[in-house]
Amino acid sequence: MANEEKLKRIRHSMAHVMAEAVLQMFPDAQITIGPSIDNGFYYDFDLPRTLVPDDLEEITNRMKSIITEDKPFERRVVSREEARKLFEKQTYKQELINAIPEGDEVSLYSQGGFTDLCRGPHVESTKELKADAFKLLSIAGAYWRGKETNPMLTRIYGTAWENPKELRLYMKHLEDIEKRDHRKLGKELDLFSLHEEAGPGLVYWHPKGARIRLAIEDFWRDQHYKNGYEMVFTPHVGKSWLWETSGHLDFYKEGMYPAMEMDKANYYAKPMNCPFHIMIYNNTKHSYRDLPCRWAELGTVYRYEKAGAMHGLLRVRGFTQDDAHVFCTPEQMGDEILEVLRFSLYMLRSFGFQDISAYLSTQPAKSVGEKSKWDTATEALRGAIEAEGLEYEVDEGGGAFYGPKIDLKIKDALGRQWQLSTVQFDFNLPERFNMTFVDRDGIEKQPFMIHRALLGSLERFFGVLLEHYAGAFPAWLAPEQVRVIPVAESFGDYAEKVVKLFKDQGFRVSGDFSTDRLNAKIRNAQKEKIPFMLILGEKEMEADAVSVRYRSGKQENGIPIDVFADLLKKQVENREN
RNA sequence: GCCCUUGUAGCUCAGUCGGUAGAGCACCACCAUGGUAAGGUGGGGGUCACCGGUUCGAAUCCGGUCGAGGGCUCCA
Repeated sequence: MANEEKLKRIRHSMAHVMAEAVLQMFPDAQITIGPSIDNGFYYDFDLPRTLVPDDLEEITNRMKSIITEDKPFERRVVSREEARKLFEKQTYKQELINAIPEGDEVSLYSQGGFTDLCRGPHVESTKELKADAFKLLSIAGAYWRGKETNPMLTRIYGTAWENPKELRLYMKHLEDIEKRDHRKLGKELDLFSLHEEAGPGLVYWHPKGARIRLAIEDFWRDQHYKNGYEMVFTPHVGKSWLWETSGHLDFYKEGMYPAMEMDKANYYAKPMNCPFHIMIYNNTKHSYRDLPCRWAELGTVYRYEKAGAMHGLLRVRGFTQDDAHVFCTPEQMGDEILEVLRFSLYMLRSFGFQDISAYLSTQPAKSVGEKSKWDTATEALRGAIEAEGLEYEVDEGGGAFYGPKIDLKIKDALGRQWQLSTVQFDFNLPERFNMTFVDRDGIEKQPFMIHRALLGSLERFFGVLLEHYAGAFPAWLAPEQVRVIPVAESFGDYAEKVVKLFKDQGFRVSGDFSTDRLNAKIRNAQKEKIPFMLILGEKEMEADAVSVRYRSGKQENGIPIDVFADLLKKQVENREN
């Protein structure tokens, strides 16, 4: 923890040094804020001209010379008036000074010729900063205070560490992230593509990507039936009546694809599945005896994402949610939540994610639904998290206007967090669609509605998985599980026989009967990250055996065919990672 | 939507001072081919994202549009 604090000081101080360097270059620059962030720092400036990447080099050099000057960081408390006077020409600083709550101290930090309005803390002196343990990374635009209507500032991002070794490790980590980029791997492994000319943000799943997706879907459906869900299918478009009733046209229109007109009516591509599931629910009158209804659908939805927001598979305009809605009585609600949470955890763990944490978001200021409902629902969510022994944080007031929620976040192989599952109450739609069930006492009551996605969306989940496994999917997911490689043409028949044998047992297998040399065949299979290569020649043919080369490069020779088939079968069935 | 960067063959990229395009891989053909990460030879393939301007001449310079990448913002 002490170390964390020290790094924070280093980074924050580094931001000040950078501001000094930038002011040396642009004496008229307006300075704004420059905090420490994960792994580094940034500073936002209003500059007379935009920066180009070459400028980073000059800023870096100036920073290095400031650091080597060994200037102390000095803290000074001043009155508001003094501060205003000192930052006379700094309009953003004026705004910041005015925003400091009455009664709080106004403090300044100076190093050498540079003084900044700052809460601190900082390192003692620039000599604690290492000239060879920081690096400026990028230039980006950022709105003043993050508001779109405010002026665009120039932000410089940097990373800073205690020593050059840590910097090197971090730069290596950035390289790893780049290597695992799902967009890159998707291209290399021929899994999916996006086509600007056919519509940005819309995903094309290639045969190999589709195989992986289907393996995920098959498992998903299987588990849902085992856990008491039913599958439904609903349309992709709905008339404006549906979206008016749901409220989407009032509150979510900017997020929807525009209307298609037909027969004097407006149809909209669905941004969510919920109204459709409600249509099914409302098709008949429900007794409390029918509840809970647990209805799941891999429902493809379309949402308008701003052009700059799209990112590979992680942020798209058309995607398939692994959606489900649970409609239940108030008495059932607690158990249902617990079951949904357990199910989510089971699913995530099945994909090799062990490090899972929860976020509970509670009632915001503006919301619909009775307070008592919010309270019982929120407590049910909290109870479920605690029953499962999950680490969790509470985001007070962070829930949607229509209900509290739990989000689950996982850590991937590189330690990055991704939000996947979400379990959300909805007090809005049951009201708007006038949903009811007849209770024991013969009175019509409103059911609880729980909305949940376990994987989030298949596209996004697939992107996360791809980066998590770096493209080397475990056997149960791999698009091709086994590649059969005869060492020469004369063993083609035996190889064909082995391929057929595995294919008949339901494995995803192919044979390499090309005229490539053995070396090339192995290289190709290796690059495709196929978990098992079966190498066949005379020795194997005579013994009715295979030699198995694993993805790791290890090899075991002369394994009887059925022994290997059993091993493969077990790995797939157990979904071994 | 905004700021910065960027767009050359299916992929990865080179192309200097403006003189109408190149490599490797992939693909196709032929030859070779018995053991663990690329066998050899040859061939096809590009309106240099698009539109306009400057120029005798533009992949190259200028303006615009679209897309992509890095951020910001948004994500009831």
